Amino acid sequence: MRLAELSEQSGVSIATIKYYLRERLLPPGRRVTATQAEYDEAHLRRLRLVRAMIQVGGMPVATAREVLAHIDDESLGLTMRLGAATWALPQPPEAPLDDAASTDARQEVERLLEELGWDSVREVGDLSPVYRSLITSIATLNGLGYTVSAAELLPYARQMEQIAIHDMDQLENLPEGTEQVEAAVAAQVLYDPLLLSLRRLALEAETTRRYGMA
Amino acid sequence: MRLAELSEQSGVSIATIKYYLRERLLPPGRRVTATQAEYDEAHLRRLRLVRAMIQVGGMPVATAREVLAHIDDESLGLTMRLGAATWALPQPPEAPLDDAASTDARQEVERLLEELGWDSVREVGDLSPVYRSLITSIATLNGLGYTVSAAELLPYARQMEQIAIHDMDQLENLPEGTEQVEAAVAAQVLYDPLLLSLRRLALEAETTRRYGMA
DNA sequence: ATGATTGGATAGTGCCACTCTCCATTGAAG
DNA sequence: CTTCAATGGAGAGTGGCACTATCCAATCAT
Repeated sequence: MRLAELSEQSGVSIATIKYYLRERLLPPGRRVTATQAEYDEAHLRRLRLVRAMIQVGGMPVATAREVLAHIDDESLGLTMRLGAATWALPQPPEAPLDDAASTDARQEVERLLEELGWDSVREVGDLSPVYRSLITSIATLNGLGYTVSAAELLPYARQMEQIAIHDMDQLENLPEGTEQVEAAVAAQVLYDPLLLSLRRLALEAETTRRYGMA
Repeated sequence: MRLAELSEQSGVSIATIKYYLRERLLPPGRRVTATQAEYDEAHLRRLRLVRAMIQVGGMPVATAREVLAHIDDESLGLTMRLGAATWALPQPPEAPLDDAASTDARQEVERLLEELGWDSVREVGDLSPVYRSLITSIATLNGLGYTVSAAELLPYARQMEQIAIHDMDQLENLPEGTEQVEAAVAAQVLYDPLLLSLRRLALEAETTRRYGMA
């Protein structure tokens, strides 16, 4: 497959594909001559994932690159690659974590995790980025005058737990290989906006159920 | 309260506040003299909401302005104001909705809503933006080669339904007034990132629960 | 042989959330 | 009363980012 065909099949412009190659979001094609390269199905699949991460997931290019690097890290087992890829996901800027607001927020999260029995997450030496970004979000909200307590988060966390269990069940049904990791990352990233849309839709349905139509 | 004090209290720079005033995200202060204006608690509260929508919710300024316009629309009842504000929320670009991919996506969503019994959402003449953006997301994913079926979405939707019920219960405990609408919008917008963080964290916990630590 | 196409490099574009600079007015200190 | 820093307002400028347009030499198809 040549660049032009890759572009057609994916619906991504040639210029953009070149940009992704430059940014190492897409591995270079197999060089055939000095001026031509050959691409295959894996490139197409990867390109779709990249588009999805950036366009649907709203992820910055740098983050997408990190996630992909973990997916491709042959030195890790599949489970770890998935974990590492998820590990690299969060987009919020890493905050200091040592000011007063963050300390409060962290205590609140600790309380929440204890309540939930998610002890494994706390026992890791380095705080996972997800953990950190949760703390940052809460600290930010607190700073803006919106207090967020463990008690308020608990019901949300319980629902997310159900979803995580469902996700893992789904994941175990996939064939092994890089494809599995890609699919898992895709599911994590791409379902986020769907989840939020569903939340809004559910709220709409519930509102009219309680108060009737406009 | 002068501009400088508003800036200090909120932690938002004077230049940025001026920008928000210009963009009509913040109502002008009460003019005291030709060159000075007075701001109050409502301004501070509004400013915090704006910051939260933009910074935490990642919302574009134009969208934030629309949402605020609905919050302030005195001609609507509280429930409607909340609905209208939520109505204006989605950020994904409105897609055509009439191509083949969208038709498929729409059918899938119809199927899902029927299954869930969220009939009210479908019965509205104009499709709600949330509904539209859900269809668009699914169509995009389909176009990228990730098929999303009603069956796959169902478990997620059920969890979101629980969250929506919880949200409505919380909402009914708030005192009435513009504050209530603001708080409701804040909850909708600001809890989104928290929800996603919690999802990731839950997945991490579930992964180590099943496969042990790294 | 020759014109079109390819991959690669570089510079430019458009958007957007700010941020800087300037200005006339005005409140406060001496 | 005088002087000087501060205020609110308006327009232009900045920086980041995801592309995109332009070139160019090599090479493929005819």
